[in-house]
Amino acid sequence: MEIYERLRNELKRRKLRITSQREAVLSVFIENKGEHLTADEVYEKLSHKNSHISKATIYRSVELLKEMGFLSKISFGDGLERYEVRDTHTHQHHHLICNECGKVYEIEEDLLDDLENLIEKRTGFKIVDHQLNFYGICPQCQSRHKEESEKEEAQQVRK
Amino acid sequence: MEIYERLRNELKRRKLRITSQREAVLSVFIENKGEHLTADEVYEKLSHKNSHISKATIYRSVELLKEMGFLSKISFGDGLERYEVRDTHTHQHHHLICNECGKVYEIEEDLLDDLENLIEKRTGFKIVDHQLNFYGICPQCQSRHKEESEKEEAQQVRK
DNA sequence: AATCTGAATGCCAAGATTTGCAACAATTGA
DNA sequence: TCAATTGTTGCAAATCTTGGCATTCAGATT
Repeated sequence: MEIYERLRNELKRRKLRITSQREAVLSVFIENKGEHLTADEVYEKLSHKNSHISKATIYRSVELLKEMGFLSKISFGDGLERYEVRDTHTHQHHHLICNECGKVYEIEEDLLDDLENLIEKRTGFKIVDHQLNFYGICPQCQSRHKEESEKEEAQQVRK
Repeated sequence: MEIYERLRNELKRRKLRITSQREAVLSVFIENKGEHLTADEVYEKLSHKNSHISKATIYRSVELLKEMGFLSKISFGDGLERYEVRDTHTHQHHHLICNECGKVYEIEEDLLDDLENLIEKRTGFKIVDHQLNFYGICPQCQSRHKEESEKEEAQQVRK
């Protein structure tokens, strides 16, 4: 089923309203698959399309789209909240964030189903979503570090 | 080793400075183990101890303490960023958040070591931390839902 | 098609968090 | 111990996000 149709159905199911704003916000994510967009970036992209929606509405729409399962919220620790489309047909994926340079990598494996089931059984929760971030140092930054400490050692010797 | 001593050592190692503010911020978390504190809560608790530290410094300190491994940052999706002490001797734990009532449960198991190792091998990242949140509906809210839909059905019949 | 109801939007203000910069203070080395 | 160096703090301004409220508009009803 087409995604906008799914949106309309889901809104009806929840007795919420189908508005041009909500469709416009979703369209930005559809047209920028794979990107992790902030509210402000959504606002900018909509402005370029001559579609003026207030920031408050964007914040409310992305949050709603998240609750309805169309988007995932991701915080990379850079002080900005980001969202991305959540493709229900593929696995959930995780994020791998470099503490040094801030680059974000995607990990396709999910592998959390067993853990999720275990937790549902034990706690009685009905789990509908999860978010997993790994933080570390990427290969590039690791080798940069290595170079720097080699330089430093060289200086120590010169002294 | 005592935690404040570890803090001082770690600061020295990074050629950063040992300041009363940094120790004070850490102390709040030590004295409130198990709580998920916001920057503002830290500020309030310090004020009660007649220790005035500017909000900006608190934000900077918790972020630094996180980078040094003393705290973990956790976002429960309520619009506030929270931190908690990270006990290096116990396992990392995860959070289980109810989408309805917002209550937060802790899950003691970590069980992510295998996944972490797999990802390190495949990507070359050196992983130092992770954060895993599960979102769902807690048992209480589930039964509340059930009651409500039963009531609704009863009304339908009356009609 | 006209009317009605309440949800959604936009605007503005408030709250949360980050950033720039001058003043201050912890280290280092003399 | 003192001066020099440079990281840190506090303040205020900037930015990001949320919330209140009047107005507008989607969808139901007639």
